[in-house]
Amino acid sequence: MSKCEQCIVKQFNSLKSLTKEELVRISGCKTSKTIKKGEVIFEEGDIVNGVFCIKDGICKLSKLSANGKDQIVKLVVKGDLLGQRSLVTEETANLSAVALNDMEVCFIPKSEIISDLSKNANFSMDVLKDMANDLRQADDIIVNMAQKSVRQRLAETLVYLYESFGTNPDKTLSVILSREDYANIVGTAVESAIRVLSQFKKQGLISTSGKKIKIENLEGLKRVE
Amino acid sequence: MSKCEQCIVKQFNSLKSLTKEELVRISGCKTSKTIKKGEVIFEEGDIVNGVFCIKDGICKLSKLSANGKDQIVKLVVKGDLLGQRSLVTEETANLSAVALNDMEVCFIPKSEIISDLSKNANFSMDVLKDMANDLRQADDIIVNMAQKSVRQRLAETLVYLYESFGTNPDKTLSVILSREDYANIVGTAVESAIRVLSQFKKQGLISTSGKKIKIENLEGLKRVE
DNA sequence: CATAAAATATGATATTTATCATGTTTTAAG
DNA sequence: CTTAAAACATGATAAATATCATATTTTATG
Repeated sequence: MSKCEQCIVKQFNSLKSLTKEELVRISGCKTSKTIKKGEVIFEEGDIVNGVFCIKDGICKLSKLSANGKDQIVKLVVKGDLLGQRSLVTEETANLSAVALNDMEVCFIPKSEIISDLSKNANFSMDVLKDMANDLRQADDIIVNMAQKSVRQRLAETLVYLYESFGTNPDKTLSVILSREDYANIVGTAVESAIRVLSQFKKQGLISTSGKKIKIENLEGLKRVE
Repeated sequence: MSKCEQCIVKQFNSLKSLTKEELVRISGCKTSKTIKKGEVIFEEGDIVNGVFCIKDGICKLSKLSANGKDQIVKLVVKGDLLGQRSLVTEETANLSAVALNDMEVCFIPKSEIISDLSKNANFSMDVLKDMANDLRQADDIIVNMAQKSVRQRLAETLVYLYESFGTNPDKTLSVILSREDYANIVGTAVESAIRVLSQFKKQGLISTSGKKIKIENLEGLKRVE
């Protein structure tokens, strides 16, 4: 099993502030897991009891609403820590996490890492910063949901995926989502999401082939009203 | 000037975890302020550089969207700490804070309290918990915005105001908001908010007299579809 | 590779919400 | 108390989005 001390992934999240000794101890109690596309990592109401360090892959954090639709709140990717809230609260998970492609993750039990949160001020400050950042992002999404059209939100989602997660060699978005996922990010009906994507195609803003989407006119997308 | 050590308001927020000595020091550098209804506490883009402890009153945290509408993201009330994010990030404020009625607040400079965040683990854990809680709430609002109708969101807002902030002796909601504020919480046009409130009146769910709103049928409001 | 199931696509229509217009009521200032 | 401004209210209409129906394409699986 690989060691946390040597893992480069940790550079991208709060674990980077743990000391050598702390990392060695955590390395000894972590479990590595492979998670297949579509698999549930945890669900709303689950007791999570630890954090997942994402070594590879992407998952969605979503919440089921009363009308049966899943609202995607955040995408969590390689390098991120998943389930930081569980370290801090005694509550059950508020969101579900589902793999969008095959993933490699390490699970660190809460019992092992919780003490570092109070002993290592750098680490707790990092977690605080991360949470503050998530909070700002969430506030921004609230504003977008409330004030922007489906067209705008979908255009912004495509821009976000392009700028945050990049493209494959063939220039298509490296994050591959179903039309339903797009609808669940934007907060609209699947048919509406499909319709808007079709419009974008007709306008030459994107091109598609199956689930693959290529951004053809980034500036145009940014200007969508 | 009153002293933090003896202030009961701090019991309701993270400041309760500061030691006697820390409180005495902070008491010496805080500034008490009276803020009039409608006054701006800070604006998007401002450098906040400290936290406000709300001794009395209510304010709204909102963000201006591109179309010129203000989206209210959160209400901050007596007992809460305002501006916790500023302690953690170097960024400027992401939201504006505006008093909804006359307020009494104490301002604690970041420079004085930041060191406590790394020295006092109880305090930083409290701030973390608070932030985790804000994050959960924000995620829930995203889901509501995306999946619920204006009617439902407005009904839920009324229930929230009733259950979180209570009523005056005459049974009207103690938080008094303009129709525009309601629209800006729900994320709809002012006319739409007014129309829905009128419907609720006709259905006997609420009654109004000017800005005062009385919940007449709480269960009915909770069942609004 | 055949076939069923799932995902994508598009039209027709209904519903929700926004916008514009205009009148009424409430509030604040002198 | 008067008066102007702001807030509230409501109708008419337009625009955005959801829903339902149905066809086509893609994907998964034996």
